[in-house]
Amino acid sequence: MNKQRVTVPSEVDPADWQRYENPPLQLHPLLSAALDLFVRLGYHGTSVRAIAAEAGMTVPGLYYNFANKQDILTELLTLSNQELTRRSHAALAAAGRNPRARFAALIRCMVLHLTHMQKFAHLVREIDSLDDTHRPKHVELRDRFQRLVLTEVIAAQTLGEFGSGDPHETTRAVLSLCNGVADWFRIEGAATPEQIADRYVDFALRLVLDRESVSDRT
Amino acid sequence: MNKQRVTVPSEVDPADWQRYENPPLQLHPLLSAALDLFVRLGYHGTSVRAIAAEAGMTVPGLYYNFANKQDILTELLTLSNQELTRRSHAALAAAGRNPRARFAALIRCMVLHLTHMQKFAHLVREIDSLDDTHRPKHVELRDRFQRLVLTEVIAAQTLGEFGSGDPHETTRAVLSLCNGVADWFRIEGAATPEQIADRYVDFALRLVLDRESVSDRT
DNA sequence: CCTACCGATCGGTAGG
DNA sequence: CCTACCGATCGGTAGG
Repeated sequence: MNKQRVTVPSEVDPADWQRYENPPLQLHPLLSAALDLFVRLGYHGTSVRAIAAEAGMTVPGLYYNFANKQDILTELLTLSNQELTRRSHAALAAAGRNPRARFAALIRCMVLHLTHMQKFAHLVREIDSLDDTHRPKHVELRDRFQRLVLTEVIAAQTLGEFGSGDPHETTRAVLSLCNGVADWFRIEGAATPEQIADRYVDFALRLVLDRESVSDRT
Repeated sequence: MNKQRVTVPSEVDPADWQRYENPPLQLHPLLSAALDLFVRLGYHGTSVRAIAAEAGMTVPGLYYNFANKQDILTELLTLSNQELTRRSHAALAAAGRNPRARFAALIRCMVLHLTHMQKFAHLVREIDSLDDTHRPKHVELRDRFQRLVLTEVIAAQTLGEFGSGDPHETTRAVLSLCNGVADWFRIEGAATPEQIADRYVDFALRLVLDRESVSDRT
């Protein structure tokens, strides 16, 4: 029953959930070309001919590797979500039981993902471009990560660590705040992904923690 | 009978910057159809034939009213930005000189716009779909509102009302937080735009106000 | 001649 | 993997 293969590339040291290679993932030339073009021109704005040309292939060559255009997008979305999910669970495991540490680990995970894998993050918006047979799966994958954050917010609230606002509402606010990073982040900018992650853990905690009502202090 | 109403469509009472009609704007049937389709299918996913059909017109009829497909999108983007800009200036004028009141008025303006004119808010993402001759103008219009918020954050900081973090960074965070509302808001939901605006003014103030560092309170 | 369109079709491109 | 194509549809325009 035991597998003889010890070094499988998909098995990464759980402690490495914060470390990203450059590029973050090894992609088929067609996937790499499609990722660039989808982000720049959108899914519907990108032709299969452009993808094939960018990858130095012909259109039939593209269809030899992928069943259709939708499958190229779903493959990229799946890879991105698998990577975020794997790292998130490693981060939670490393964070232990402290609710605030667990929440901070998830936010850190999310922001590192959004910066190091920025193009994949932009791709999430194209989920709406999928047809009815592919969309539900990837909506579910996206929601699954959001529920991971929601679960930690509720757990921290239950232990009296966070404020008492609607956990769904605060979780939505935290996720919007962080997702925005993908819109302005530039890898060549002054701030490193790690510095931005630290800053956004602080921002996120401001949203979830209890405190004196700001409105009263006018 | 207690007050005489002067109903000029273009001139709105500056005090009415918080009140939205339903629908919020009178649109040409073609613009209304295009707005629905662009939001649902994206700019490149929508054909001029679909727009014309949705408006009960023919394609040449569409081209009689608009030079091309890009002009339809730019017209919608312009209308949305004009509306937000007009209300923002009215809101700032009504807020007076108090820095926190001015900031809160802008956030309130923004969230009311994102909820009452949600479809227009989604359209902003399609700016990237414009060609090189149309895109710069609408990137500039979007940036102009963001600079309006930035200016108020800096002013409040200068007066010692807000925390001392990088104002560009906190402004980006505030804008991301609020823009996220357009992603999940449902007009048929329990919370009204006004209640959500109140909540997000509080959220936004948490991001900009000074306070004891959260990280220390572990 | 104008306007507000129409039926039909233009040159190219979509996914396959 | 290429060359050679398809049914249909793309954004946009012809004459009447």
